[in-house]
Amino acid sequence: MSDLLARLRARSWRLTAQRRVVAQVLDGDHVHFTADEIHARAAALLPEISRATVYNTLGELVALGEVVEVSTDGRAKRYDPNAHHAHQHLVCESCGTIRDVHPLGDPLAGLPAAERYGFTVSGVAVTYRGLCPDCAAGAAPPARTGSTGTGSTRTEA
Amino acid sequence: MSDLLARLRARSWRLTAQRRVVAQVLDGDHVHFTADEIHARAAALLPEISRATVYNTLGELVALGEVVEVSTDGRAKRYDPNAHHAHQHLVCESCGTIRDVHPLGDPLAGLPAAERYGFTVSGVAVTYRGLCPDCAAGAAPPARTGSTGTGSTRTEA
DNA sequence: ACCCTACCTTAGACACTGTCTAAGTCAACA
DNA sequence: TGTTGACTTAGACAGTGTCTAAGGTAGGGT
Ligand SMILES: [Mn+2]
Ligand SMILES: [Mn+2]
Ligand SMILES: [Zn+2]
Ligand SMILES: [Zn+2]
Repeated sequence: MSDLLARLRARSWRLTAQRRVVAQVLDGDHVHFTADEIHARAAALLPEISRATVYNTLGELVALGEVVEVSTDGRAKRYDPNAHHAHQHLVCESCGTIRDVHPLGDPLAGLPAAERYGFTVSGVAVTYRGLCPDCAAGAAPPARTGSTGTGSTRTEA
Repeated sequence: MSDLLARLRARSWRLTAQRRVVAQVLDGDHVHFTADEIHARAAALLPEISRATVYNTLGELVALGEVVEVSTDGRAKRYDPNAHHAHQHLVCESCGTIRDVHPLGDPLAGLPAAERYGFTVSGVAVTYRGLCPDCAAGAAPPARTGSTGTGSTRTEA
């Protein structure tokens, strides 16, 4: 991920302070932030960044294949910088925690030709649902933050 | 599905005209309407039914297990009366058409214990994406109606 | 170093989806 | 038929995402 800016430069992206902080917030592979969470974190680094720019930048990163959109519920989409390693998601129904998981085999293989109805099938999203250990233990559901703890929590010097 | 009202009566539901028309709109197993589509169709039968009542009724049907919510994209949820036969969905990326599909085997089986991180996994949703035959043939993407054509299109006498 | 200008950013309005509330209505039962 | 608690309603409200018009700026050209 740290060479994201290099890849973007190679695609002749105009490098602005706003795009830099959005990329910085998305640094780390195991985060699944909403657009507003990204906006809040970006604004901590660059106070006047606007919501529209965050949405614009995220949309461009998705179009470039650097970030994938994840819709686990009917709520806000989450933006996943772990786009270069196909994976699926395991979601806690209680607190919303999201974990990256890697099912065995090709998830597309389970759909026989007779069940494709002439579609050209190009992808599949698998969302496992359940209770995380904390919630199963009766812990009060912590705020649904979207982080999964493995993201690079860069402590300012 | 036609005995839905009977099942609801058995659960001591108060049987109102509004609930009847919502159930009537959901009659047929292969529809995936949004709440607003259901509201529009219900209003054709009972003009003054309110949006709030449609949402209330759908929420109750979901809680009773008679209808399942389907979130295929970041847009409006779809309400699926085919709740008594587990299935997954195949979505056209261009026109939004949704088909019920039945993958081989248990979709939960693909997630090994080592990939469950202590979660109690209780369910899984699989959404296959691709292009339907019409869109692949270059047809102008028809309006994203949510119907899949197999629903009982009851022609009024 | 300075200009240009096409591209980027901004604030805020707007659209869509869903929830909530207070007041009125009515299905079911006695 | 009368009573009553459950149901329905209109509209306000909240969360999420898109769009526009006006202003700003990165980066190439000079
Ligand atoms: Mn992920
Ligand atoms: Mn279905
Ligand atoms: Zn949890
Ligand atoms: Zn299509």
